[in-house]
Amino acid sequence: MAASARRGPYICGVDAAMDVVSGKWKSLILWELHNYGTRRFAELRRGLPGVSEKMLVQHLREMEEDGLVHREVYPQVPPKVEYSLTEHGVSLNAALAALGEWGAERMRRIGAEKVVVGTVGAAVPVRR
Amino acid sequence: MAASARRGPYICGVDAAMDVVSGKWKSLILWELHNYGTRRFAELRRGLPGVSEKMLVQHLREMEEDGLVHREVYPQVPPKVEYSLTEHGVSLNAALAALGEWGAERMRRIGAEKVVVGTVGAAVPVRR
DNA sequence: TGCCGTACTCACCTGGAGGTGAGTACCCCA
DNA sequence: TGGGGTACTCACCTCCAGGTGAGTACGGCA
Repeated sequence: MAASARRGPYICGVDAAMDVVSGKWKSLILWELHNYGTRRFAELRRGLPGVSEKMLVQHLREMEEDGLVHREVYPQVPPKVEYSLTEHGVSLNAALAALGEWGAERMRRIGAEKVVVGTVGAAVPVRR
Repeated sequence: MAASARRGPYICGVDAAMDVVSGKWKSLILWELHNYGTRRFAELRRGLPGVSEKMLVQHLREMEEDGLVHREVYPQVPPKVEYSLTEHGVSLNAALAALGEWGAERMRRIGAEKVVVGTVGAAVPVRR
């Protein structure tokens, strides 16, 4: 798994940061947690249309290992687990903001369509 | 190839930017071109220890398509091709700077070793 | 009585990112 | 005379990120 191959020797800071963010859904998880503060597993799954449960678990575990997210388990039935950003997760998000700006401008340049999900916009019509 | 699957619908700006930077060597190519201004193909290959020629060509082509790098061919023998950053490449690099800072601090936190290459330091003593 | 929801784990499979090694056309230098 | 350097292309291969679908223990609800 990525967790074992990671923490390898990095070439520069960008390299080290990319290692932590690389993963199809990680930046989206970061956004989601940033926007809502705290989210339960099923809420994240619904907020990220297309993600498989396996990948969501895997990415969340890796991000927890990396100290980006905090995992709070409530010992009750049915199970309840809440995820939130740690201090490092918040600062990473801040560092990603500049990249997000650049990406948004690129989308404007190339005229890429933006898929509407329940992340920022609240309305969630699309589900596949 | 990535070039065909790209420009897909993006979920947010970070997503769009990551699409352009994702690729094992792209951020390093960006750094290399940023630090040296202009580099020939073989110089890049030597500056990025471990990169395969195929991947270097492929990534450079994709980055050219994305408007990040400029490719200047001198019609002479032996062939000479010079790569440099475009305006968009420069601004992307600036956006990556914050991420680089974060990554550098993460490396300090986890005590990751940093492989020394002639990339960041301006002074370029080491080359393998 | 049986289906839904919660938060997972496990086994299996596929596609594509990335690596390897050879080939090319030409010139320079020892 | 031939070996190395230039900037590639092409065919082939490996490996793993990520997807699919099933299973689990338990409670609530119709």
